Amino acid sequence: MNLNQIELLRILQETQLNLSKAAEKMHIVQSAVSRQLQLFEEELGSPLFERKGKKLIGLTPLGKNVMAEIATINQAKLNIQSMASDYLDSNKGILHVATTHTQAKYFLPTPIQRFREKYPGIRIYIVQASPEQLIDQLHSHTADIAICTEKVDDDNKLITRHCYEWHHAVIMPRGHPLCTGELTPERLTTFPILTYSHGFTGRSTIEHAFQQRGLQLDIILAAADTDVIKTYVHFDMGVGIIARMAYDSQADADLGIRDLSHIIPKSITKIAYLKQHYLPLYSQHFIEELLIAAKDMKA
Amino acid sequence: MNLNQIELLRILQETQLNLSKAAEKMHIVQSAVSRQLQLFEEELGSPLFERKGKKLIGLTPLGKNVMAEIATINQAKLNIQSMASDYLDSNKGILHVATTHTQAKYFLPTPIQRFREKYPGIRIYIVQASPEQLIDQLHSHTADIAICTEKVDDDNKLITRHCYEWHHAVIMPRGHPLCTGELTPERLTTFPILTYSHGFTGRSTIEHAFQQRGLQLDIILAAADTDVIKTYVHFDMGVGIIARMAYDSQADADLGIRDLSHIIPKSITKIAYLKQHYLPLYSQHFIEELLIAAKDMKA
DNA sequence: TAAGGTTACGGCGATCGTAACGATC
DNA sequence: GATCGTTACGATCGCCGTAACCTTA
Repeated sequence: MNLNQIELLRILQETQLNLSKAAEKMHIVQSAVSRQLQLFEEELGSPLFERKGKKLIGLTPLGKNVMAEIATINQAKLNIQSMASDYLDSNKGILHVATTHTQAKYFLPTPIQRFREKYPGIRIYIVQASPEQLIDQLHSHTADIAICTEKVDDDNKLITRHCYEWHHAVIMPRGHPLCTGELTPERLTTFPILTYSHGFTGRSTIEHAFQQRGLQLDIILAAADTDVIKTYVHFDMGVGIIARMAYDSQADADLGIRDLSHIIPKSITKIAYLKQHYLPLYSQHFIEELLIAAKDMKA
Repeated sequence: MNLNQIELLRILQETQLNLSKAAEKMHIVQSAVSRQLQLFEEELGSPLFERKGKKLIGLTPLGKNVMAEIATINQAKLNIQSMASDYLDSNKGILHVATTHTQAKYFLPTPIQRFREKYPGIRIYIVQASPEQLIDQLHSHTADIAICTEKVDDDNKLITRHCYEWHHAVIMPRGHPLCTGELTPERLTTFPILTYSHGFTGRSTIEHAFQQRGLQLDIILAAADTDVIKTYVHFDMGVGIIARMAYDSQADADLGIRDLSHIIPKSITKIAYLKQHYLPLYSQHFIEELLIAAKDMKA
């Protein structure tokens, strides 16, 4: 058993058990990986893969168990390398942040700018995705840190940290009936609603708030980001329920906004990362920066 | 980085950072390990060890962090090997059980005998030690499974399973005043007491029971095992507080026994093993056997 | 017949062993 | 001077690459 074989198994999973592609990824010829796999299975004494002819078509029960350990080893290997890099120069590195549109546009700009000033040597990649995808990306090491509001509490392989709290608000064209008068849950149900897609930016909290009252919103458009919602509110297709911080009093001057904190409970945006994943110092500082920005927002 | 280097670091810890001894354990010459360590540190870019001259005298901060990952990798490697062995022949293997005197003598014989009948190919090693040592042995992989009553709940790297409950009892020579009359905590404090050492066989439970009542036992002898206690009870040095199941009505016919369940709360004997440690099938069956024996005892 | 996998063999490099050389107690 | 670690160099063994072959969609 050696680390190259471990790496091979890991890559085989990434390549849908295709030896040729795995060889390519490892920058060696296909025959080499074929042999290494044979040697490894021979050493263990049992096959790790189900085969159809010569093709690998799945994992044996043993293979599945082994793969879990492989993942552990790989993580530990990466951690060692990260730790060592930290000691060499904690001002160089790459930070992969996965987040949703709302966070990327309305929360991250400030802390990221401040972080970049302090750590000019760190390259930051921001990947925008849905909350489910964010979590997948953490697991597949495509992202180091995820920032979002939904889902992350369910996964016990993640560490989540409370970042900031916020409320939803309703936006409507200037002069819209909802601009004035009492703002009740019941009244909201009488308008066509434009809001976030399932799994985005507190959508579940919105649903829950109305369900509990036995009410149902007439959601005629569900979008992954606020800009789309605003666009259709402009067209007077209905009223938009969005995150309060996504309203820009200057850019959105032609839209009215009213707070919904008395109707929809607060949402909590969290920072998440893999429990087993060693975060380089600069990543830890990045998180600090996020928390500072969250505090500032509150004040 | 490769697994031999990982293994080397692991063994260096076992040998108090002695390269020569590490080389011996790895069955290679000393110069080889010296070079491998250099290569590894070179690859990481920073030293892992504090040196005094050429001798290794301790770990650098980086080294400490790395060692934790090394342990993870090593565990995963062992797990893979265990899993593979299971598929080859789950009737061959070695089982290291660490336990205290009381369990080894009064609880384990039956389940072990039954286990041996079912799995004649498994060699069982029983190591007797103090509860603290048991836990150390789990961590150092000297033992696979520990069976004891104390301490194991504090360590969150362990999985503990409830095995059986039991009570303490008091033993005294036939004709001793305590053989008759009411058995109260207060009365017990009037006799010299012989019982277990700190950390053994529910000693903490005994202490606690009397402390809570504002009483203090006059413990004139503390032993790690029941036999020593019995011996001195024979000499009429005092009364013995022992685990109920350690009294053998035949062998101990010249000793009286009275139950203390109304005075000292029940103790719980547990089975413990490392959370990260894959237990071979036969080990899992061994645990089953223990649980069956525990149930039988109850009935 | 193209794509995926295996087998055979030669070459190269990583790692070992021998051995001679510090350094520290 | 005994123990522990480093350095130099030749030898070996493991792993890769080439290339021919096998199998299945």
